[in-house]
Amino acid sequence: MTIHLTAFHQQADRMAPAPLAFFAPGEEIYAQGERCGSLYRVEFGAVRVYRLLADGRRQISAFYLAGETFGFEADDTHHFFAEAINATGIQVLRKAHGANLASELLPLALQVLVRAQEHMLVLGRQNAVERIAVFLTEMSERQGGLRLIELPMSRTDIGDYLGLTIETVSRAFTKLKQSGVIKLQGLRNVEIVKWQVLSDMAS
Amino acid sequence: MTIHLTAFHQQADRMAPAPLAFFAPGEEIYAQGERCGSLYRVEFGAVRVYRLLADGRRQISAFYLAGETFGFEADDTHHFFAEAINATGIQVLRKAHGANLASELLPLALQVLVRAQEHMLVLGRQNAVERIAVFLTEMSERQGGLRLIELPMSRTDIGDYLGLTIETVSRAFTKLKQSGVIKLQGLRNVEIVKWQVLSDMAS
DNA sequence: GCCGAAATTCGGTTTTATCCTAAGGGATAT
DNA sequence: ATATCCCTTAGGATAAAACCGAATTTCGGC
Repeated sequence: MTIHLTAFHQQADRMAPAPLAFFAPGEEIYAQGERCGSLYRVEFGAVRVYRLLADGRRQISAFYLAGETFGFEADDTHHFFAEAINATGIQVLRKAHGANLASELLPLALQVLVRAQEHMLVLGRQNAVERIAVFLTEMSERQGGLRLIELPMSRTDIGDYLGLTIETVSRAFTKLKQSGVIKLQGLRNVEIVKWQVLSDMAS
Repeated sequence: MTIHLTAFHQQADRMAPAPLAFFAPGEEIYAQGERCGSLYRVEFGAVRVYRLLADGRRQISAFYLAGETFGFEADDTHHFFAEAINATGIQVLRKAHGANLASELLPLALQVLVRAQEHMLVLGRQNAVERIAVFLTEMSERQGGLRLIELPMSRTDIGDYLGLTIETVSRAFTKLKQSGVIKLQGLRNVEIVKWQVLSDMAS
């Protein structure tokens, strides 16, 4: 199968074209220790990239939504696991060795880098409610700044992203709900009622 | 002052050469919000890159030692602060727009990225002693895997890097000392006595 | 070698999030 | 429609780190 890429999402369009790959909920995209030679662009669905400690503690380093690219590594080995959160379509971009390839990859990598560095402040220095506030703000911005946001991931995933337990995540949601900052319509749909308050909480 | 770059540290040697800049202890290299157009390579000394919350809470995203390059940003604005920890010499690499420039920068940026992502696991999921163990292991590896390592930064800096208070850092050091895993010769010199134990603690 | 300021360590208390258990809701399959 | 399972919420006890105050050590300057 050959797909002709024409400034698709204006991202990484010089990479070797590849078929769209489908992943079921929870399905592994790659594992830590595997050799890597590709990047991955989410077409639809959502992905979690994470690392594990020997005893099972998990830290999700990032979620990736439609249009976003992941899979950057410093050497030829994956240092993380990647899984589809729900039914997900992914464009696999095999690495070629073109001259100006890096110049297209660098901006994408730098965006991931800055986001990672900013997330360190959250993990290292913010309390539970602040972390949830940051998370909801982030998700909203990445979904176009809407007041109504959809969370593709479970509370456990959110906890493992924010360095919290599921109970603490749940309690923080409850607090935000009770103070009228957000409303929940089902578990996965959040309405941000008081944007400014939420934004201030995130500092 | 002109310095001729000849594959110096085999890093970023195609960038526009620039004079070596000296910074006093605590001196600011750049600030959040400033425009950026350069990268920085540490020649000697050490640098902390950090972010602040409104109330002063600080998270150091990384330390940079001799030979390492920092200052990567996703756009034309600095999102972090950078300061010299002690007397530091820095090569300022003005950004040029050469064709194969990005291909030399990308590996450096990716190394910073992977390190940042790995640090998230520490901040999100590891306890105080584990964090110190990780930190000492890291510092040792970055100084060539020696048993005797030098810490250029204060306990406060270490705390702000590991998401701990200075008291907790101090107590963790005390525990490692009492269990015979490390020895301290002064505040800034650590001897790793039981490498394997320390390494296991870091998980 | 001594002195003084600053940094670090120490002790005790408080706070916060975790841990553990159990009850409640939602989605899916029957 | 209903039963079942899994995820989520809730409640209370526990533990870990933060907070506060004070003693001690370290290190640069004299």
